[in-house]
Amino acid sequence: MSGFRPGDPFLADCPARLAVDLIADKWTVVVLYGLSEGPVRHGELIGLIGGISRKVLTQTLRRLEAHGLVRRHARAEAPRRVEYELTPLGATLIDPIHTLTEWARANGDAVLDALDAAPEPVAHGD
Amino acid sequence: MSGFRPGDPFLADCPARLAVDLIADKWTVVVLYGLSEGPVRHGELIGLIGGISRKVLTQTLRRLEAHGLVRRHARAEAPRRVEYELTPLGATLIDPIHTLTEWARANGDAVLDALDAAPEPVAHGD
DNA sequence: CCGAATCCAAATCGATACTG
DNA sequence: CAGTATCGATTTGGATTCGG
Repeated sequence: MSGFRPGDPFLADCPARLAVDLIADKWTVVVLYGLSEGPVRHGELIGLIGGISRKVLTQTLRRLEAHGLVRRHARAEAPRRVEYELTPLGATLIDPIHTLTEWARANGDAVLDALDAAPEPVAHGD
Repeated sequence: MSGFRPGDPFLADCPARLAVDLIADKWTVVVLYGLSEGPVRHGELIGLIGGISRKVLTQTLRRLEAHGLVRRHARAEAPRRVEYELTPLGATLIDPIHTLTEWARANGDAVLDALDAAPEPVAHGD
């Protein structure tokens, strides 16, 4: 997408859309981040992330699994153990995510300041 | 977030969450991309993006405006003209987004292949 | 410990029609 | 041309409960 022209909707065939559809929800990026340093168990992710329910975590992991970004590994032990880890493909997504979080760390305050400066439901009904 | 320890939920204070909350919806990234090459009018964005309704585009732009990423410029002319452009802060988000879309371009096929290889509603109910 | 099922609340999106 | 209002369909997330 190194350049588009007006009149060309860069809709379905644009790679951006694929990436967005993959990560544009409340938890996907955080889950991937949680897996970025090695295999983690389901329950550990729950505690690590904080605020996510088991159901939603499972849903998120299932989707990532179906997309080939995460691998599930169930160990047959006494207390059931299920670990999740990034696939090689999934690991390649860590860099872009890292770039994004770096941006947030550098510019987060500026965004919050802007939010603070314009709390009114900005109406341009002029 | 150069390293977290289990037991530390990296929840609210993690910069990743701010970035995700900003862009984790269906249109924000695409809209920012549409503005990445200069000021664009409301109607142009509609045609450029394709598939977005005026209402949702307006909502998206309002939120970006409130967050200080987009500036609105209403010209007083015969046919009404309203242009939107990235603020300097908003422009800094283009790089991370570009990194993400580059990933999609490079790995999109692999993701689609994985999706294709596992179309069953992968149930691990053992 | 892990995850599926059910039920429910809330946010999101889209189509349409109306205003200046 | 730009924006708002309203309504309804769909999606999403959360709480709880049940089962292996």
